[in-house]
Amino acid sequence: MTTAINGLDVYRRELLKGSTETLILSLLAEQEMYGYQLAKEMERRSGGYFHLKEGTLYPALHRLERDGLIEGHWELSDTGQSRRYYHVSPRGMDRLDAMLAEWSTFSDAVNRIARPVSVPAYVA
Amino acid sequence: MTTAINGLDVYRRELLKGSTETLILSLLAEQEMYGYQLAKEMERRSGGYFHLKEGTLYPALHRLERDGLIEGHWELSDTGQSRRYYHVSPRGMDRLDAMLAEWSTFSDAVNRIARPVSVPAYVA
DNA sequence: CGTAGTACATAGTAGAGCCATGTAGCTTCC
DNA sequence: GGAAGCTACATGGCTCTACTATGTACTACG
Repeated sequence: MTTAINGLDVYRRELLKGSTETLILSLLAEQEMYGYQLAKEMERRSGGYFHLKEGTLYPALHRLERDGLIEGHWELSDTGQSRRYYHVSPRGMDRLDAMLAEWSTFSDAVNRIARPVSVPAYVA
Repeated sequence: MTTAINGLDVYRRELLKGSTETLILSLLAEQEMYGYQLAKEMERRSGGYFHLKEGTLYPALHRLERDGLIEGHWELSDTGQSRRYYHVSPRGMDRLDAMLAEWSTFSDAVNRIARPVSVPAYVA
């Protein structure tokens, strides 16, 4: 009921699948952050395009930590709220590099198909 | 057990989610095709990167037809094999345009986060 | 003291792509 | 001429991810 076109929002959600962890790793690679902060930063940096929900964000962080790609530790803010700060592990950095390379390849492959190619088979 | 890195193949699979229908629509928008041909063409055009499995391709075609984005009709090849040719409907063309725009926006948003931004908030 | 914002967590659902398998016709090769 | 392999389409069951909805708990504002 949100969109008149219907299906486009589904499309967008599906697009996000698989990219979420790369985006999270990318931001955490720049600086240590806690979940809520990361969500806000993601939204700000994407101009409001990405709006991670809790049901997406926290499970994703748990997965990444479980897999040893990020490491978290609790800190108590001056207001008394507990925050879990995450930073990217060395292994996570390697994975991030691989994921960025994969994203690049994927993106190129899509553009090679999804747009009318005006140049021959191989691109400069 | 296929990759030493493990997880990257998952990443790739998830990346594909949401893009498959755009890719299919794009190819069909250029010329009428049947399923098997489309799979081969997709693989060829992407330099072997995209390799649609039957379990992905045919359900996707059924969905697209069910939603009225493509239309199919049976043809009998000279060898006697039945082939279902699909072409993009007007409604499908509209949707394709919207999807390509969405892909572009999404791609830009990812690049704004996933790479160290050397330029200010707004890009030229 | 109720509402809103911060901050984290999880159970349940829907959807996409995958694997495996099945059907059927045709070609190739021994 | 029979087995193997390619073409061509189809489907049931599985896994994974993102979302919705809900819950907890603390702080700040009026």
